[in-house]
Amino acid sequence: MKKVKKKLNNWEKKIRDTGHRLTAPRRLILQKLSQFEEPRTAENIYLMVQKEDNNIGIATVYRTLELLVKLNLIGKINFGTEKSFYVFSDEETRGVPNYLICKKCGRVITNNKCLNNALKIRIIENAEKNIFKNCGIKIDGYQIYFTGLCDKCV
Amino acid sequence: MKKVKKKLNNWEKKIRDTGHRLTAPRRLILQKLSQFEEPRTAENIYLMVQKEDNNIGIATVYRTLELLVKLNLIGKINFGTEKSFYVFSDEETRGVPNYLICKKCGRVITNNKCLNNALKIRIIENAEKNIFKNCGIKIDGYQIYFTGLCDKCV
DNA sequence: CTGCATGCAAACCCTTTGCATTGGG
DNA sequence: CCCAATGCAAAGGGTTTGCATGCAG
Repeated sequence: MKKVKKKLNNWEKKIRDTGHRLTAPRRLILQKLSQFEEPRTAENIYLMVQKEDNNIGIATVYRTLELLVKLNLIGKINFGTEKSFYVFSDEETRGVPNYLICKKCGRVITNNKCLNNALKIRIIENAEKNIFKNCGIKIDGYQIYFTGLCDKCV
Repeated sequence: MKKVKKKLNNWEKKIRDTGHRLTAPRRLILQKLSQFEEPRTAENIYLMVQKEDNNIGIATVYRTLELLVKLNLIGKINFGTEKSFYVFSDEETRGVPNYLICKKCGRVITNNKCLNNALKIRIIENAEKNIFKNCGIKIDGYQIYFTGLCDKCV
């Protein structure tokens, strides 16, 4: 995919431009993250990069993910009491991803067609307007997720 | 407040009706929870009940909160990587609470006027329709929260 | 060369669990 | 009376941190 490669180049540029070093573990983690649209846990990523270079420690994975979140290159999400999930940051879905968490099996399903775009825009506009009016607060994004039963657990 | 007292009675009834015992720690935790509209952490609750009866252990707090969530008497929410929050279950806000999490200080602000009711209804309807159409999944609720800077951190 | 990034292991923090004891119905 | 609920302390699981070493720029 040309698109993914271009994004990887942008990522690498951003890392350098913000004064961080482009190391082998960081490259590998970026590459793995770019392969998935669904959110992944730190452990998912760790196991994947381990296969390619079994010298990489889980601490590096956490530190890299934290850095990428800070640079807004990936998103971090929490559902329920479980571990955190990290997701490829794509312009289309960034800031307004739609997830469904199955209450029974804990599976996280990404489905960006759950809400139509007009509604997504109205949500943020409505919230912005009202938050400003009511409490003088500056919002910069939101998360929405649905709970229920997935097709395997219904 | 008469309303709160009535709610407490309903809670106590529900606990008994579902075959659970109405113990002193449970009464105390229920009472404390009823005093706040904003979400509280397990530790918040623990410190409050400790003041009244320093014999109560934190394990009991967690076990009681878990029970109350299971009985749908309170809601459990997770923002970012932080600890879980528990909130008084009020008909008006239940299922569609609006929160803002300050990215700088981590404060959680409850503001149920962020989204107007018509929009809240459209969100769930839109999601239900599309989720059914696209993946045959049964949803029963959703969580939405906004991120940004609170008035003290702007 | 310089000091940021890494790997390892230990520490941390929130939450859960095992077990003997207590007290609600 | 009996068994659910408690308190205590220890274990658990994900994440973070301290420190000596390694490597990008």
